Amino acid sequence: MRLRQIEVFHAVYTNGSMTNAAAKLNVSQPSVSKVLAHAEQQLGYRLFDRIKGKLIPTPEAHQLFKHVRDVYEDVDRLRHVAVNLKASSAGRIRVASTPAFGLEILPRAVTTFREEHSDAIFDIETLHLDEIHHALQESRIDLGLAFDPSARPGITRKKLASARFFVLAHSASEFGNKTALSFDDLKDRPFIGLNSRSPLGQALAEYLDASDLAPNVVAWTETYHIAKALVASGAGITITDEITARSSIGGDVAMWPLKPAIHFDVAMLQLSDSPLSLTTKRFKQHLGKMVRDLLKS
Amino acid sequence: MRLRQIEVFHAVYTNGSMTNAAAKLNVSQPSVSKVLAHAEQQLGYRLFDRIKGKLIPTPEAHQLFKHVRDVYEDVDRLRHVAVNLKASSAGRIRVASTPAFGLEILPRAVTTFREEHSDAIFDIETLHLDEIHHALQESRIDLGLAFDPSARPGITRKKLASARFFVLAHSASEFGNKTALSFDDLKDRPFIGLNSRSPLGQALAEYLDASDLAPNVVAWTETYHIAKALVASGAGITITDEITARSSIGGDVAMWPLKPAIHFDVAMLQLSDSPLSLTTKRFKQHLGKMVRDLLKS
DNA sequence: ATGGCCCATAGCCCGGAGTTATAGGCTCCG
DNA sequence: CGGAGCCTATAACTCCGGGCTATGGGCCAT
Repeated sequence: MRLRQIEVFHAVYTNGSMTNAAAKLNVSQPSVSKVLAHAEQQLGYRLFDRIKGKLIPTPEAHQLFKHVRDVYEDVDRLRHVAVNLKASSAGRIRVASTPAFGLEILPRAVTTFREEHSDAIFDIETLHLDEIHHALQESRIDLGLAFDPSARPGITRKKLASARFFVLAHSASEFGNKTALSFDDLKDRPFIGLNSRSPLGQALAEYLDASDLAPNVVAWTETYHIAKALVASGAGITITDEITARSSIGGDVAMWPLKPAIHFDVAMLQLSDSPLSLTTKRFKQHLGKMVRDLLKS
Repeated sequence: MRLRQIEVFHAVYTNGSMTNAAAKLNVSQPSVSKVLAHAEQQLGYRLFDRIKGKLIPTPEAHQLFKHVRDVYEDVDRLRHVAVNLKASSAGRIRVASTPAFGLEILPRAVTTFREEHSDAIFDIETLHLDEIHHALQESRIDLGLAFDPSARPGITRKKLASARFFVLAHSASEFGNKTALSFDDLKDRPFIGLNSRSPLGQALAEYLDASDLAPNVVAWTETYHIAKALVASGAGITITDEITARSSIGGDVAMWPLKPAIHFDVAMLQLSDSPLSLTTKRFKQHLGKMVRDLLKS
């Protein structure tokens, strides 16, 4: 079976007809007909019964399809990797981070880095954690920056710093002159929740569940900066990470460290066994230093 | 990337040179050279640096290879499946069993079945358990028969009967007039061990380990009939499954049930979601009945 | 220097897969 | 019943990837 035959079989099987498959593949219908017929002839058995003008997959086709699906997925990934590797060798630095970092730290790091290395070219995106992992595995990016609690196979994770949660509120006087806040202080106040798709939201949710605390959630969001903006506009209070809390974006808010301190890691991510270019390595160090400095102060 | 390009890249990468790769692929060296050059040209970057006449994979090649290996394995399996499906539709009944069943029960089942269905054509082999699973997944066989303790994904397992271990010895008088034997009775006797690659050998080894019993093993084997033959020729005693014990093959031996009874399953295996032909279904029932009858008596 | 490897190029051929044009089967419906 | 609107198959043609042989040119090592 040639790869093209596998592709065509896959398209016909999933689309139910040669005409539709041909449309999906952007080729003519007779081409699909011929490739499929040729595949059947080489295999020595029919893949579809032509009954009353309709295509009914044979038992063999069903069996074959399971394996074809696997091949197809792999080939799909391979093709992505193949084109992404091209950009990588073009001397670009491709980096992604979650929105928390992407709106301030990362742009600042890129700017200051380019003052020293004016020839560096960047590709920057903000992605959610899962997507960062995915992009790394497809070699679509070289570096990732995120709150990442858990390593994954094939991805090397370098812990940059340990951060903790902060409480954000609209006005500095809301909690008197306390220097730190506990969950008890927050009870019954309108609360902006972090939904649990993000690792931080999940960490917080786990803690709240374990402690039997149920905050009075008035809005959910996945993006920390949105939570912060809601706080700034007076919608309520929230708990968020240190990076977002200290950011100058999203408006002015007051912040207190949360007690007890729940710690989480800020980590730089890259593909294991994948050599970084010299410039990318330098940027990695530069970015790492900036994040550490920010969290140290 | 065309499939051929993937194959060629894989061959060159693993064999280290185009000449060797060409030999492995049974094509000429210029053909490999051209396909590879063409692939590089389409990708837009080199896969190998030609340094002093040698091929050095580029970093891109290393990255790509990880994914190519996956594709290659899947395609390899797919091709096996594709040819095996052809034989399946030819109206054959393809069945494999472990040697314990293959030397007696299975042949007898085939013979008696063919007395009723003289048009049935069989493919029979004896394989070890792992190979039976593998053959099922490649659709190389339709049915498997084995001592199989654990289900696997994609394979449906139907328990036919529960069997237990028997002690075999050369002469009926060796253990006086006992009707069952315990491990204590066997201590210090020359023992033919089942190595732990087979599920039965493993079950036995686990039990012995847990009980801190160390039999005096004089020979190891994976095939139960060989153990039996060794017993018949006076080499020692052994513990084996009920099926082998009762078989008429391997010479005359005396047998006692083992106390405490350790049970294990006799199971029929087939691919999940794979319809059996009518005749194969009938044979499956026929074989199942024979196994159950044998173990009932 | 010379033979032994290895790779690249040139020139040739074949077959798989693309195209358009066209024919023919099944179903639904006015 | 005949035609509209689906679908697939066949024909005739083109294109190009990948196979072949022959050959040349590096880079060792003897």
